[in-house]
Amino acid sequence: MRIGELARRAGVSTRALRYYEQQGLIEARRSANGYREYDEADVRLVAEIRSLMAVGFTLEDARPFVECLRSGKPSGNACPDSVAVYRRKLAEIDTEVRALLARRAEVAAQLALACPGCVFSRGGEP
Amino acid sequence: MRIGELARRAGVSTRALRYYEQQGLIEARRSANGYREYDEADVRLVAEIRSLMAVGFTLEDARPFVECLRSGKPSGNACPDSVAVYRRKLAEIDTEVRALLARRAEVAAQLALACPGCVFSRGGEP
DNA sequence: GTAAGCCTTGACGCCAACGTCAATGTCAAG
DNA sequence: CTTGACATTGACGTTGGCGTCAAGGCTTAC
Repeated sequence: MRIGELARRAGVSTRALRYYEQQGLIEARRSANGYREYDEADVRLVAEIRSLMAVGFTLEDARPFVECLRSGKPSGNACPDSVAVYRRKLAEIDTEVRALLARRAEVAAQLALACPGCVFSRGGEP
Repeated sequence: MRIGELARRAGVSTRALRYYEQQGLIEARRSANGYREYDEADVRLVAEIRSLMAVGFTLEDARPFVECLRSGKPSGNACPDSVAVYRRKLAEIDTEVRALLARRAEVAAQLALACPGCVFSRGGEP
């Protein structure tokens, strides 16, 4: 299939696909006229990328999963590098959550100072 | 005082101060040679901006606080617009935390699939 | 032949908050 | 006079993941 069909089937833009190729995540053989040609495996590759991005992974984070799939494994999860990324991401998320909760507490404290009663009420001024 | 001293006292770069001015957050009178001249009130303004940014506020978020201070209030918190920003920010943070926790759960689930036992162990492979 | 719909590469735009040069001006000390 | 530390404006670079033209080539249908 050509890039337009892959884009439709994977739910991404053609621009995104060319970008993934430029980043070395996917590659395409070329037909005689220079058009990119993809197969079913590429649909799965792109699906993997998108599902990882949906949970906050960057393209770099997705790279080991893609390489895992391309190495013939049935799942992008089935390689040590992928597992390592999962673990690192979990740690990153935990760090972010902690930072966010700390900020939340500070903001709530400031709001309580600025507007006593605001924090537990729904309305505007006390 | 001139921009270098304000920068040192507020713990920011001169570039940041010029940027804040460009964004309309702070202003400076000019001495005869064109240099920016600041006073003590500006130190407090910049401190307010930095403390807000430290908890994840954007410069736009900080604007009402700065205007509040410039209107003569002793605290940037003491204006309705500031309180509104606090409340909006709290809601934003809550949304972010929920999203992060949802992602965390998905990543943990994938990790559990890819590497049973990994989630509760500290080591690498099971 | 020509319109429609696909494809190609290249390159600028976007967002935030500055960092970092560049080229130049100002001012006090030696 | 010169050095050095300050200041000025202007403008490009950074980060990620594309969006959005631009200018053109290929293919099929009419």
